[in-house]
Amino acid sequence: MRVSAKVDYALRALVELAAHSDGLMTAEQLATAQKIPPKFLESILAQLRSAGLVASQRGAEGGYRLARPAAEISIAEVIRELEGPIATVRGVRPDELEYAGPAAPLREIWLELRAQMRGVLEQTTLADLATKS
Amino acid sequence: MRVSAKVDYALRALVELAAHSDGLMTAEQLATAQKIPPKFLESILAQLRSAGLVASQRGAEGGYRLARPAAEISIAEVIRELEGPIATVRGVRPDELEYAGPAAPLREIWLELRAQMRGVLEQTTLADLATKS
DNA sequence: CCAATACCTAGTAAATCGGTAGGATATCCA
DNA sequence: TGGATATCCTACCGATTTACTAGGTATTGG
Repeated sequence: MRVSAKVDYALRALVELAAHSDGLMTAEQLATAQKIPPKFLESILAQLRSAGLVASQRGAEGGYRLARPAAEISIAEVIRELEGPIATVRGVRPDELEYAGPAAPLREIWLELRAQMRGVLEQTTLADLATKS
Repeated sequence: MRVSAKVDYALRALVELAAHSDGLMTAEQLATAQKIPPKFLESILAQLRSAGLVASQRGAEGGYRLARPAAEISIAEVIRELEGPIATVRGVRPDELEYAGPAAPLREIWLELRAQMRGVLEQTTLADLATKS
């Protein structure tokens, strides 16, 4: 039930990019703006790039920008790219769970939990976050 | 965003106890009924006991039972006793988060996520689970 | 050409996860 | 009173994950 540092850092960097949607930002700018360990952020940006969420420009005057409009990137998508499924029990997805005897209704609870989490994470986009501030 | 094996096993054992509310059940009975590694379950039951969720009887004819009515034990309470807060970001509780600049609205998202999770986990009790099956 | 920047490979200390082993202690029943 | 049956307690353990760090290579703009 914890959001990892990786996901938190990724979202902070992405929102920063969304708010700065005109030009590019360097990894170092993002790191200092959000107080994220620079080398760690670099590795996160690499994952976001290979996931197609961020585009990069190399060399001097280089940097990062969102690969798609901020309104089309949800928090849920970011989490899925970095960590897989939104909600799992012992690493297995709720719909794949099997319980014996009286524990059977537990499955429905995890399904409902996931649905509620999705309600929040799927609906909110980077644009929502960037304009709210 | 994962429910640990510990929490899953604990809930399964507790629901089993709730469904079997007349007498005692031994750790081994619970383990075989729910296919939980016996020694691991033993250590989980110890934590549930010190949390006051389960009561135990030692010796022959011993075993475990719920320490309180099943209707008064929520899933949220079980999780909190075993793992602490329902939802954290980098290990810190959502209300204690501080974000810089455009990332500020992220805090509200985590608060909302926690609220939705609580909606599910706080409302459902062991009795709800035990009678639903 | 050079400075700035992204990219890539590798490694690493610490914590957490998911257990296991083995014995000490209490209780019931015959 | 003596097993047998349980819980209880201490300790340990390998594998994985988490949160980083180091150091070099490739690319680009000026």
